[in-house]
Amino acid sequence: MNLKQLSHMLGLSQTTVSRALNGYPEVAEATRLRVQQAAAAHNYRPNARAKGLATGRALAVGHVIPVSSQHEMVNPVFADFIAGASEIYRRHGYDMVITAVSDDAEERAYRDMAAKGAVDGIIVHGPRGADERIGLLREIGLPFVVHGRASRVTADYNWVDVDNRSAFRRATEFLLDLGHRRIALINGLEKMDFAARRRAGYEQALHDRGIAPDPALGRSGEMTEAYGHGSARELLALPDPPTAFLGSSIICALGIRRALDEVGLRPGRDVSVITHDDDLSYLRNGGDVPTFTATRSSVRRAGRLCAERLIALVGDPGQPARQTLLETELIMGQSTGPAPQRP
Amino acid sequence: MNLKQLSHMLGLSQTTVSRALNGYPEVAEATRLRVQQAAAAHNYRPNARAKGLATGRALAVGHVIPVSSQHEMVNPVFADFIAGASEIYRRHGYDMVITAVSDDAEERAYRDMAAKGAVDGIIVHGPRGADERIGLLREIGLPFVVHGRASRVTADYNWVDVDNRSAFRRATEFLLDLGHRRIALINGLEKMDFAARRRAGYEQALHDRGIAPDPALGRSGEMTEAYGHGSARELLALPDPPTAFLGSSIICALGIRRALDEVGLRPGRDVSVITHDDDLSYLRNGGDVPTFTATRSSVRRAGRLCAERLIALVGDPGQPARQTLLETELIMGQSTGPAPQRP
DNA sequence: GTCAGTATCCAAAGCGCTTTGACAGCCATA
DNA sequence: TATGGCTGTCAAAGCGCTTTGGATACTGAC
Repeated sequence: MNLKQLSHMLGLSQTTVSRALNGYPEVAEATRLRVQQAAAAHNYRPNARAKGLATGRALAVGHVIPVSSQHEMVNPVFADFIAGASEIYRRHGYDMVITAVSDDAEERAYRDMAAKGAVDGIIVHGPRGADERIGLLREIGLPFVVHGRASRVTADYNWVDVDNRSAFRRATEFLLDLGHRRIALINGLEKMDFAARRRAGYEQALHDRGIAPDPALGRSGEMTEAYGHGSARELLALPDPPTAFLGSSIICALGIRRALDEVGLRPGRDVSVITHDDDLSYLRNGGDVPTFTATRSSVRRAGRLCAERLIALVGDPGQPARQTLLETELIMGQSTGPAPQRP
Repeated sequence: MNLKQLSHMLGLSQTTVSRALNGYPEVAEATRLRVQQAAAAHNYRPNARAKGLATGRALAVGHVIPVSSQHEMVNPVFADFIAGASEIYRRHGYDMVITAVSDDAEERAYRDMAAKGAVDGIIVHGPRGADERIGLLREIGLPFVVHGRASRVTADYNWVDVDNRSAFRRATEFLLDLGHRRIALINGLEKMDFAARRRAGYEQALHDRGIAPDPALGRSGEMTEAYGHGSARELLALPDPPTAFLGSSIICALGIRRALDEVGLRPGRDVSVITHDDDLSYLRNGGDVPTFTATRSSVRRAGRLCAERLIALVGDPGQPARQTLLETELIMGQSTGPAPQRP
């Protein structure tokens, strides 16, 4: 069923039917009703491509999700982020087109998307500190919102980010208050902006207490369970091992926990663990007393916010850039406790 | 840069330029070369909407991912599945459009996708035993491939599935061979086909040894870490607790492990655990000796296979349905051992 | 009875592409 | 020399929609 058939069947012109359905005023209420009923009865839905061609809008937004070329890894937070974003898109009648692309072929993916005209805007995932994509997208002229931000890019652009720095500063301070002095940081890849900021927060808290960060206590890598496990094992084998761990994701933290179990240390009593928690639906750090003490911020909510911002931007590309900084909650769980007394 | 401008600039007709770029034979090689160079130089890429309108093809495939209405949960295997599928789509020039939709609004989502003409085919995720979507999509007439299958639907359709039944039968037999008699099954939601098949495999293995499955040892739910943890805790509190656990995902298994730790049981010595392992990039059950004994099958590979099948189907919708059954590997890890002697 | 104003509706152009059908040249064949 | 078959090219139609610029009929005021 297309416009032509529908309008023919109604004995009206395509113009009138189109206007009736799109809510234009110059059509009689009685006619509009008749048209709407017929459209519903025949499950008429305008062809997206034709509509797009005519309006110059794709009614779709693009997500380019980077797949790390080394480990073929997809960041697991995407599932939740996308679920949040999708909610908003649906509400506004937008489609979401996703390309997973090896991180060495990203530029091409963006240029293609823009040139093909398949999308009206783009969400940028996983920004690096000095991310070239921001310059690229401004050059292309496609509206975009960054999930996270690129601290070393000075341009003014739209982003939605968690306050990673302050989250990790607070978490570190909390551990310091508990008496910990050797605090390990099992961080994400520090070329990623969020990870760099977390490190900065961690180091600042230490400095503020006059403690020099020990490079031997820092790790940076892709946040898998195995990475958390391996890093923790190495750190625990140090001559002067840490008494507390700061982890960058729940998945990491699960690995850390496994390492602790293996060597017979109990989290919260022998060793403390704090992790960042994206509030993933399948890895809820829940219960009355959560397993992990954590800095929490829902990535699904971030997905919703990014989507809302992007849709507003597509509707009015001229508006000034807006930045949204999400605060994290410090959730008290069972994995932290006073630093054990040294013998 | 569009076709008109490009052809004008080259002093050729749009017809010729279009044919040159699309590899039609009726154009001189010299001309083709000239056109290709100009197109590359100006980063020309045909407008997807216009191309779609003209050809009647969207050059896109749809994924409708169900978000459980109860827990707002997105199955974490999607990230990897989609990464696999995306690889294939890119290679064939297809886009991937994703809608996350609450599982009570699915039908509408499919109808919309079809009527809008936004996609040439669809991947169906998470089939239930008697899934109405298969009938719906056949009625709509859109090519589709099911990831998994619906055992209680008799129609002939394309699917790619893991042999869940045989995987769980083997796993159960393996535990029986180790002397375990009380084996718990911490399964996915059993209205889902994959989970029903796993239970069937489990029960068959027990029956074959003359053991009646104890209903008290079965759990069915959404596969979160908390679910694995909670179920294991309950089961361990039974008067006659299980000596082995069969889990339906690595995430579940992590929860089971946590429960074991809490009550001071060591996996592989005091209690055995086998889990299904989708080989998720961020939860690799790796190492020389994997943590978990597991039935493994890469969901990323399944993504690739589904995508390939769908693209073939879109190219020739008439072809007979094909079914692909993926065998799992039984991976020996550290989480299994002989059943402990009862006192 | 006229006429401006308003309320409804419509024909046709245009979005950027593919594809049909036609048309020049040109060469080889009869 | 006339004919037929290729080659390489093009103009124009059409995909399904929106939107511009009328057209028509009906008001009410004069």
